[in-house]
Amino acid sequence: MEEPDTEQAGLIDALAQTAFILTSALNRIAADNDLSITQLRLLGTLRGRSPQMKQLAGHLGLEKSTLSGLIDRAQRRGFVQRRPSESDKRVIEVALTADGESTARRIEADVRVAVEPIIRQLDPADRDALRVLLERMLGPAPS
Amino acid sequence: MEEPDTEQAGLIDALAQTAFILTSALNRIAADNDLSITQLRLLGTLRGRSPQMKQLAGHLGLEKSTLSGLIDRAQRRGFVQRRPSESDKRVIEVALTADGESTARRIEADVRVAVEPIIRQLDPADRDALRVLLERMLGPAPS
DNA sequence: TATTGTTATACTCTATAACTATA
DNA sequence: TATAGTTATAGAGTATAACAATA
Repeated sequence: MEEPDTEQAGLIDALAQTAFILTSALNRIAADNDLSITQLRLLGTLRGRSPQMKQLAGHLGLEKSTLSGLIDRAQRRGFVQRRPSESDKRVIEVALTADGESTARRIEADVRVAVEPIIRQLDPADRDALRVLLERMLGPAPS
Repeated sequence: MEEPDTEQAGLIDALAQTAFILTSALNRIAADNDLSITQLRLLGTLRGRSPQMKQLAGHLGLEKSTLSGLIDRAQRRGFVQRRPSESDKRVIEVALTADGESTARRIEADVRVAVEPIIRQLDPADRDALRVLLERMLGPAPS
């Protein structure tokens, strides 16, 4: 009972594998829908919101110039639209188009379909226990 | 006790947040070391191995042409070296340099430092329980 | 002057297709 | 012919710096 590092290595590995599998699933879903991971994040972020360019860049952790290009490409593909703000003429608001909205909905369903068979490996009690442990670990976590 | 979807949503969220936090940590570590995520994966993959270009491309899930460019840049930065195989003159073997090796070691330490404070949010018994649940979930998982 | 967004530029990562050298 | 690797080309994603319009 004196091998904390060895024990932790097992947990770190399990967490890493979990992250890897979920990220792989996201990558596959993006590819299946002919989107990049970044465009996928963009669509998810815009659901129910119409942020300004600057807010959106901050939310996605990107430079404003990077976001300009991203929105250019998303707009060219018909997923989003730019709307000039009326109160401040410098500001542009970004919103999903109907097409972008339905694509975002489809992505969300795909994610659910991908994740469900994984969590079904656990019975309901275990699923609940896992949720509680993860929430406890993430909860008061370091910033 | 008849809301399976709502319950699952909580678990899916917790898993997604876990993956997000771990991926963010990796991104930050890569950036702090002035590396891309791909170069970071490359260094990790090469520890203790000297694969052929084709094997390495397969391992990383990349096209051989993509790998050529990746290795060009890593070589230019002194992290890896190309070694022609003697048994088959078409083949190139890739290996870490001493510099690449020490960088890979530093990265590994950085990852441990980043993850430890997160899992320290749980007491030892909870950590073990979490490991068991994750392994159960991942274990006989779908291909 | 300060802020919002775009443009210019440059680099990494990625793939497809064509090519070279070896088997 | 088949295989290993490179090169040519194209596009997405990213950042920094300079710029235009508005506040």
